[in-house]
Amino acid sequence: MVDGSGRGRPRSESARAAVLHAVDDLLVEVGYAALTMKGIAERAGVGRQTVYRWWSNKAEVLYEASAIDAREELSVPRSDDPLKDVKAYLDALVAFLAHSHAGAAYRALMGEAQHDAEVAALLASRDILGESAAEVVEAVRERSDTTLSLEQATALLIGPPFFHILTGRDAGGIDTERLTEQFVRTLNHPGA
Amino acid sequence: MVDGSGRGRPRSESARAAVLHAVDDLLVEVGYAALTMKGIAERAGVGRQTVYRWWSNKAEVLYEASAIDAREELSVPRSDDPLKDVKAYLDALVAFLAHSHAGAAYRALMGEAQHDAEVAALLASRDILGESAAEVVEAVRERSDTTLSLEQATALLIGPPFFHILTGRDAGGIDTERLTEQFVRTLNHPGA
Amino acid sequence: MVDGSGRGRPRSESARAAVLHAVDDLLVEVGYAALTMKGIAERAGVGRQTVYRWWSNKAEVLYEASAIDAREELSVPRSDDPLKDVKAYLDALVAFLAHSHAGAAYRALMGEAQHDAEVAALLASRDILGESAAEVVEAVRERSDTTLSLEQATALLIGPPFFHILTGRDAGGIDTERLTEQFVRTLNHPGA
Amino acid sequence: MVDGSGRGRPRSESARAAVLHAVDDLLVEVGYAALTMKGIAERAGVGRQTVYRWWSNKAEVLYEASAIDAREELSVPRSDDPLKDVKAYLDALVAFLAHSHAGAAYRALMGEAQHDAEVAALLASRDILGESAAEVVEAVRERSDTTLSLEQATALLIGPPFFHILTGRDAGGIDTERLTEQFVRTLNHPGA
DNA sequence: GCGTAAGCGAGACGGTACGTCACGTCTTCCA
DNA sequence: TGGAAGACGTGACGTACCGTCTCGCTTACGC
Repeated sequence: MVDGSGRGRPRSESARAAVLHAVDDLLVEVGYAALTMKGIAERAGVGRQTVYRWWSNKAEVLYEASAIDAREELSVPRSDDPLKDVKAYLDALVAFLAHSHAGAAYRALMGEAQHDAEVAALLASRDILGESAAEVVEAVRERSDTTLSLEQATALLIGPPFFHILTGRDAGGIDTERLTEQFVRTLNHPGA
Repeated sequence: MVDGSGRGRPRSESARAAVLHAVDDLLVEVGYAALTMKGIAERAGVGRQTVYRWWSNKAEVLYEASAIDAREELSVPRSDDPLKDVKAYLDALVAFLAHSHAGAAYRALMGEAQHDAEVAALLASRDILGESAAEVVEAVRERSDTTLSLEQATALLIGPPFFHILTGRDAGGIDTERLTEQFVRTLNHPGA
Repeated sequence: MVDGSGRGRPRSESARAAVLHAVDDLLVEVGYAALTMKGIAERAGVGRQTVYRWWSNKAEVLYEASAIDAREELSVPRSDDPLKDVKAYLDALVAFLAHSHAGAAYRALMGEAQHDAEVAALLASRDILGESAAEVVEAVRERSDTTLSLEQATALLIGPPFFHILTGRDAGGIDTERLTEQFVRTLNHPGA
Repeated sequence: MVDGSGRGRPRSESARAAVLHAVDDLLVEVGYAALTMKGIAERAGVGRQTVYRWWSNKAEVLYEASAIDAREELSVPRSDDPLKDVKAYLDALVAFLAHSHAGAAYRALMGEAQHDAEVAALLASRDILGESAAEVVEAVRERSDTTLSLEQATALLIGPPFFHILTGRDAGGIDTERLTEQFVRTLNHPGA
């Protein structure tokens, strides 16, 4: 029993699913800016109060709706070639940020976080990009004798394509092969 | 004569200034999310229509209000030592993004651009970060034999701190000295 | 159940009453021209949307607010002397049109109806003046052998004071005694 | 010289005519409610200030634009048969109030006067209906020995059709022949 | 014939009401 | 007793018109 008492009508799992489904659809159909709690509730065939009961704003709904997708899209199978894994991760990252629905949601939330402390806290609670990169970055770090922290190395890897895409440049201009080489070389350089 | 005809009452420069001043103040006081066209007009002591006449949304007002500041804060004097210049630029960039008012405005607009095509177009019309970095990046590029484009090199330089700050990490964790070395070394590496 | 389903929060009767009360007060205080939906809502301590939800413009609110008063002020007790009743009705009519609040509202609506089809339709849906006169006119008509329709007879009775007051003449100049005699005589004249 | 000094550019007669013409057209095209000073000025190809310089509101423009037409439409040639003249006048009155453009303007102004003291004063300055009826009413009055004042007799004549039309009833239902007879008979009745 | 003064069209100004929308809360009935 | 329905008060949205105020320009008088 999730609930402390077990008394009263239990939370409707179908209502929860309907809301998450609705927000997914609406994000694609009308975009983030036109997403409204009212619209989500109506699309889900759910009372407005029900949405507010479980999520306090559209960012939370959107986060829950896309976080799982995001982690999935950004997880790449490990091989025994770290360089190949880094390349694969960068490809997944570019695809996620530039082309996926979950990525659009992430970018929207990241943007909102720039001027909304609650959203910032929400995103900070789960460093989706950092976590997803951790494994591959760690693999490269281990084999090098770099003194860079995991966080610094991660920024080095993700930063360039992240900047490229978030500033509206064409994702086609990103050469993940080259970025991989540069990343690995930087970490392996003596004294780095 | 700026106007084509010179007919009619000329635009009030004082009203324009009052609006830009008001938006600057309000951004600091209430934050981006709570900025409203109504609030800007009232704070500026200006009619609402007057604001709408010259700017179509709060993003445009904010952009005009902060673009000049931004260019100023990000322009660093050139010396004869490119490495020193890169470091100075990175310091200015971190200060701008993490601590300046104009930078907060820029981050807000950049965020908004993730889910608002008009704001995206507005920002794309003036690549503030790219432009500001162009000189120092070009100086390093010229002395190397890299085949990286200006855009790619720029992403390499700006990306890591940009990612660091926009994902809410502490700006204190950025080692601009080290980033400078890594950037220059990457460009100078044979075959890069 | 008035509503089809009975679902959802029921209409707030107190909000309705507050609006009707507010419009009554405001009409007296600021006059018809300065009546605004915004003002009504604020005075009633009610959301603007709530006013629009139940009435589509100020004419409708005003109509509902004054129609009941109007019918009351214009209803005169019947006696067994039709002539006396006609005189009493004319006195009530003059008092209503020239001096009562409800009458001021009626004149305002009647005026608005001259250039607003919706208001015209609203007034046409309930011929307040015609209805109020019907009983006394009918009583006189029955006792005569006139071929005048009820409508024609009504215009004959109401027309002169109506014209007098609406064209801004002093209501004191209306001799209801004489108008009564003339009305009754006209209906009773052979061949009329 | 109308002007005190005669100095400065004289009033443009063409601008005046253009405004009066424009307000006539617009009344027909968009109706009274949608008439605006802005619209009038634009339609006349005239500066907004020019309209305000000579008329203080739309009622004044409309009044000047339609008063002459009104007097013309309501003036009927005198014959040596007063009864025939009264009938002709009533026909002209019904045509004016129910079907003419100038009449529509008059009804609009009369309506506005019910809740706008300035418009009321404007209309009171020229009792268009009363003046137009004076001649025929006086002719009948002279031949009778009635003690009714001109004003009372006028209300008796104009009232019924006025009420009929202003309360939105079909003008076709007005029997001017019969109204004429009733009017004349009432004035001629001994003791009236 | 030149200066002064007022009217001209244009159009921006500070205001304010419009009618709509979404917010987040509330009050009802139904399952 | 949770959930749907939907009304509630609040307040921003973007538009329209208000009446006023510059503008540069066009007359027309009077010195």
